[in-house]
Amino acid sequence: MTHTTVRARGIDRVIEILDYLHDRRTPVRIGELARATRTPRSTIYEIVNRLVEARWLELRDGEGTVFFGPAMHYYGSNYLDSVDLIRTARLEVTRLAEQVGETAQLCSLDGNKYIVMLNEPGRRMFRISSDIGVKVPIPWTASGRLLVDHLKPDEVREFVPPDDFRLPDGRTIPVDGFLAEVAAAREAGFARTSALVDRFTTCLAAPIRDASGRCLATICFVVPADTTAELQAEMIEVLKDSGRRMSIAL
Amino acid sequence: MTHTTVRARGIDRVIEILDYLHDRRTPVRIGELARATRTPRSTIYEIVNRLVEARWLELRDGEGTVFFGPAMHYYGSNYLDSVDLIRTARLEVTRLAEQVGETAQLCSLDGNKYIVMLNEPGRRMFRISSDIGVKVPIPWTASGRLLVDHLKPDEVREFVPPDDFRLPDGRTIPVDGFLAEVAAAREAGFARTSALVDRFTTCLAAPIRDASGRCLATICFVVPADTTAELQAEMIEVLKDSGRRMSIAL
DNA sequence: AGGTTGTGTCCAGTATAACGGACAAACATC
DNA sequence: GATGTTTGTCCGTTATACTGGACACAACCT
Repeated sequence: MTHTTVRARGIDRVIEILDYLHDRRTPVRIGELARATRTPRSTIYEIVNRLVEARWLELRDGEGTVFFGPAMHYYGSNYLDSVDLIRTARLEVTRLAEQVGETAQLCSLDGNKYIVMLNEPGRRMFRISSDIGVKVPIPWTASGRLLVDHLKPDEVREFVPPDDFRLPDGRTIPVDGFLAEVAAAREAGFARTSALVDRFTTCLAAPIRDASGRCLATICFVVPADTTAELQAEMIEVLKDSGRRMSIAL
Repeated sequence: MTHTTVRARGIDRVIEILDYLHDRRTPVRIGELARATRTPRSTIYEIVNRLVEARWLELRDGEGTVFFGPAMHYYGSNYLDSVDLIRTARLEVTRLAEQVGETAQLCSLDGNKYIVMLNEPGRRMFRISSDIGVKVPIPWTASGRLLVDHLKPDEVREFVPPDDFRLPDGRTIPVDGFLAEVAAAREAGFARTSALVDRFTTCLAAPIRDASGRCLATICFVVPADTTAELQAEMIEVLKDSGRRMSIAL
């Protein structure tokens, strides 16, 4: 008789576990981890204990739940320090948030999703900021319009999952409209979106391009939707300038 | 016949691999990884490919070497966001580096070693800063004197490995002298060390304590050794104040 | 040219990691 | 206080992840 359950590799379990924690973004009970990843309880305890020992995970809330441990922070810092673009972008993003007083970010693609790599909150009382490493549909973002501007229209249609054109509130972005915005953003050297994922925010983004002109990442500001046109125009110039300098620096 | 080689678990291999990359702090060739972790080449390729797929690792330098990938950064950010003390310390460290213009850090223990958790460079032309997550002997640091001040002298002797009292340049810190400095730091509410790991820098540190008075972490400044006594005194007050506020905030 | 060293892939065998199921103890819920 | 749920640990079994060795190819050196 063949078993319906597959005997999974430890590595795959670990990857699944950390991925699930990243999704939940909050400490999780071990039992729940087992259920969510469909791991036998005996196995989960074995693995989690090993990961806690290595400080990849940490027991929380009086030992009831687990979440990421300090080792992840150390490894993550090593990653940030090892990528030239990110190292310089870190200084830029800090400088922009500082000078302009609004939330500044470095954004990029992870597969066919948009992702925030760096986020530096501005000086506002009620800060607007995003979670790092959370995948978001490309059409929901200003940066997304720049990040696919090396693709031909048909390639974009193929690249972006159809469901991703549906916004959180149920509205759907027409694909043709999106393609037009991509072309316009490429032409203008920046992108702007307003009230897309929520009703209150506007995103302004400028590209960072490699030698071949491909958009590797974007720098952007996240500002309240009621920001005056003049201020937005100034910010766009600041972003374009910063993006251009980082593009030259390769 | 019993084999001398042990068949290792995938998980343990992965932990070893990332730990090695963290030690080297630079992209590493796969062959070297295999040698350093004593992993069979067929196994290393299998594992590394899986980790690259999960974006835990990334191929670098035209595919010749591997290093940490973006997933580590995402997980690390989740960790930072999940720890109250670190979240508030991040704002403090940024504020201090900003206001005073010198490199500010949050430091803590990892087992019986000192470790830098957060590092925010100051405004100097030649920046003094440390690598995050690198283990350093406790006696080499100002913060170390505060981080063990809940231990009795005998406990400190037992806790700190004897070799750790030897400095990089060969000098040895007398254990009795160290114990006296620990007591003095506890009394004074701050610690200062000068020209310990190198000849040019002075470290100033203040404790962050939990409700029971135990030092959980320290905030500190790293400054040139020739900084005037007056300036140092001012900085110490700033640090003590900041540490006190974070202690109250639990 | 030949020799040495490193890289990446493939395959068959077996040591063992992952599994299922059972257990007591700790918590909830009614 | 009776009943259900969750937690953490233990153990014998077996599917397979890890292994060693072989292979072709590239990049070096003498």
